[in-house]
Amino acid sequence: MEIKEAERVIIAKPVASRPSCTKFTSFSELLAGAIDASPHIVSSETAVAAIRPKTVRFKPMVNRAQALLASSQAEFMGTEICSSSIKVSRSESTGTIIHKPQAKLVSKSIVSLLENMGNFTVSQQPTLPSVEASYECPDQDTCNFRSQDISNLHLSVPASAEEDQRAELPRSAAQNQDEDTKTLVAAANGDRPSYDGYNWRKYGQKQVKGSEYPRSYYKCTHPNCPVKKKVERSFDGQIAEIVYKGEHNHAKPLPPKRNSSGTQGLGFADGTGQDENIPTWSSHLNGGSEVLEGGVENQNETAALPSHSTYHGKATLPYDPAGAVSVQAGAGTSDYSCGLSEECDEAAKGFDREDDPPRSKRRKCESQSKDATVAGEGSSKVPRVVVQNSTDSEILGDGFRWRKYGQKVVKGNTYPRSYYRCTSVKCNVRKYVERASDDPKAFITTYEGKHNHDIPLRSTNPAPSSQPPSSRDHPTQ
DNA sequence: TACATTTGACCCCCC
DNA sequence: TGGGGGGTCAAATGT
Repeated sequence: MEIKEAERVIIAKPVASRPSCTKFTSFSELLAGAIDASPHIVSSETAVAAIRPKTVRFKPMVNRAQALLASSQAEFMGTEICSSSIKVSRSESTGTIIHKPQAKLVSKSIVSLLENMGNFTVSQQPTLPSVEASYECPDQDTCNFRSQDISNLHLSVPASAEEDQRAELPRSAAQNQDEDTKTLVAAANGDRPSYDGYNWRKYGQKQVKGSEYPRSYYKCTHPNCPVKKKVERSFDGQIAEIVYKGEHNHAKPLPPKRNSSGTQGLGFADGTGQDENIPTWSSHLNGGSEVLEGGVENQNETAALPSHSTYHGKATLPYDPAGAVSVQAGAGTSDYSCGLSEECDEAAKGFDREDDPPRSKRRKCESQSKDATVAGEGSSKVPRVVVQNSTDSEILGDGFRWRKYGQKVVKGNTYPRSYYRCTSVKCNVRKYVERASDDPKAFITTYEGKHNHDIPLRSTNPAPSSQPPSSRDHPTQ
């Protein structure tokens, strides 16, 4: 296997090269302590990782689960992990690469996320930043999404959060492994349910102009279901976008029986958990009425998405670290703001814990968000969310500061679209927010460009007035 | 063998 | 009207 692996590496088509893991060292360093247990990789190996074939699959579910765990861990760990995971795989000689159960360190939250997501995939996306670890998830979107989220987490989550994670990792990992494993397995079974609860098949991938990363196209695997989604992510995690098209004409697939209890983190992965969760979200997000169609691809999205109608929902997850967070949190929560904010911190912590206390926390978030009336954001901190409901607001919760510079009624839309510009100097990022025609409660945020700066410190952030509506802010996402 | 992913090519829409 | 770009198809490939 090793040889094989090696060959692959060599032979594999050069996937987009990613920045070496080293790029993320800072994060890894943070986690280094935790990771130490895992083998360190040699630079060469790291390089290999970058080259690794895109598709990596695990046959044995268990391994997979473990792998996922490991990978998840890896993601969190950033570079180090990449290598470590790889290394491990090699050491194992089993071939399957990437994922060796090193997972000890994975936090529940992560696991949950994974579960929800169905999997991780990093492998395919060469571009993923920090997280590049090598995962593969059936549902790339999800995975990617997740990874992104995760990466975002890295980036955005406050140190405290990270610390918390670290602290918890060991414990949670151990505790959860079983559970995790089960869940993961469950998730793995069947089609690859994504965290949104539906099964998707990737039918295309394309490099989009202006984007470093490829856009992936997915179709709902349910027969006759017209729903499609496209996923875009940015390596640095700054911009991620998922656009849903169409409406599911079927119920969410029943998940393979999954746990109900603890793991549910997001639970989306399988019907069960998911259903529970989702509805909740949707309910609050959407007013409670329906299940989100978009599901959770990102919770954000989900939230935002009007589940019903053809929405062509577009959920954008722009660099929302928060989004990431929220997603991970599983609650759909928070926006990235969380990352910055205390709440976020909590959310972040929550990650780890969230899963544990998953729902409760989630619900909490949800409730908050609900209160806020916003959808989508889960976690936390809500005020922003509220703001988001109104497109007019200048402040929104994606953590960046935005200035509204225009509003226009776009053809075909009932509601006006508001245009925002990042207030940071030299930052050309813009975004526009509009209400979903079919669901005024849902907002669709579209980002344009990447931020060339970090998210303003929380202190800054929140001024409600300055925050932009983030995707999360909008229910749409 | 079945199924999923990858990826080049083609089609269509919009500027 | 042509070109560019996005979206989809489908063969090849991999698991």
